[in-house]
Amino acid sequence: MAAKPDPMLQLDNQLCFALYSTSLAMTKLYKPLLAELGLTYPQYLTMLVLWECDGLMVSELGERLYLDSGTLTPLLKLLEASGYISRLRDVNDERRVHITLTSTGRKLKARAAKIPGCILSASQCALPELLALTNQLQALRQRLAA
Amino acid sequence: MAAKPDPMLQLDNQLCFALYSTSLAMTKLYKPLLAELGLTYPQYLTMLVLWECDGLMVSELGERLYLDSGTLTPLLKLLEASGYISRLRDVNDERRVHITLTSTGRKLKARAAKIPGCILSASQCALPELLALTNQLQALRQRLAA
DNA sequence: ACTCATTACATTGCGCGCAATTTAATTGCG
DNA sequence: CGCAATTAAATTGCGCGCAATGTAATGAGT
Repeated sequence: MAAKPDPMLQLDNQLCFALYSTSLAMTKLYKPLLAELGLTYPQYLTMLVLWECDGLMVSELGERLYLDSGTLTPLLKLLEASGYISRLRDVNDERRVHITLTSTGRKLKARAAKIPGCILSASQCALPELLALTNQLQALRQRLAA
Repeated sequence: MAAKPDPMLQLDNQLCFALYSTSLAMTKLYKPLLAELGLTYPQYLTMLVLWECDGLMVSELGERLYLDSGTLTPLLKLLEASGYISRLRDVNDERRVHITLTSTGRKLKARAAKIPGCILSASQCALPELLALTNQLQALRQRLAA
């Protein structure tokens, strides 16, 4: 019986694997840089949101990051334990939890400012190409979520 | 003190987040399709490799998938428990473990054949655009790993 | 006001990813 | 041969992601 190559099922023809493996490679690039800040990669993404918009509820953070409370609750507790955020119940609605940067958390932004440059140079990638790829991926994400 | 937007640290300008969130969205698309086959997403990727090339060692699988034994060993044990693969020590070198498809595992390929088409239609994406994106991501992965 | 549904978050359980370490087999070298 | 160095998997520990469930607070309808 001859082997059937079936190109549709070949690993290197899968967009999903290209996404998956490239995303993991990217995470590995960030890891040593983020370790200096005492952050994991998902924690860093969370801090990016909070540096843009402080005081969001857990659910609003989840909408920005496409993550649910099952992921965020323990992650936010670790960020709280690291001293970067506070978790405060809403006074008017005790179900809600607002995530607020501590002063340490706000100061961390300055130390994180060098990271994008480090990644850019490590990726050995032209900036316009990189922006185009980012936009293509965002468009794809939009379609996948629909 | 005025807010400093700092576009380099904005979430939606990060290629890393576009990769991360799109990859997770892709995984969610596969999940119900793979559930019918009794596979998780990383298990499916592993089966893709084995359908291309049966009998690889754990380390060779790891090179193809960019994963290490810490990830693969438990994953392969689950695939074995599902009846799709066998894990056999090399006769000449007892350190090595060869991963071999069972007949059930080989038959699964036919059932998986419809998945790429399902994903393609769900992604609402033109095929050439999709192939181009796959190639761009593979090139980026290459540079990130260097 | 009382009940039921809804909402927001927390918890549990499982399967990754991966760093670090361990175990066992093989190789290399005197 | 003897023994250290190397190699291949396995193990351990931790932090996600996410489905499913739980819990407590709020809202809606009567």
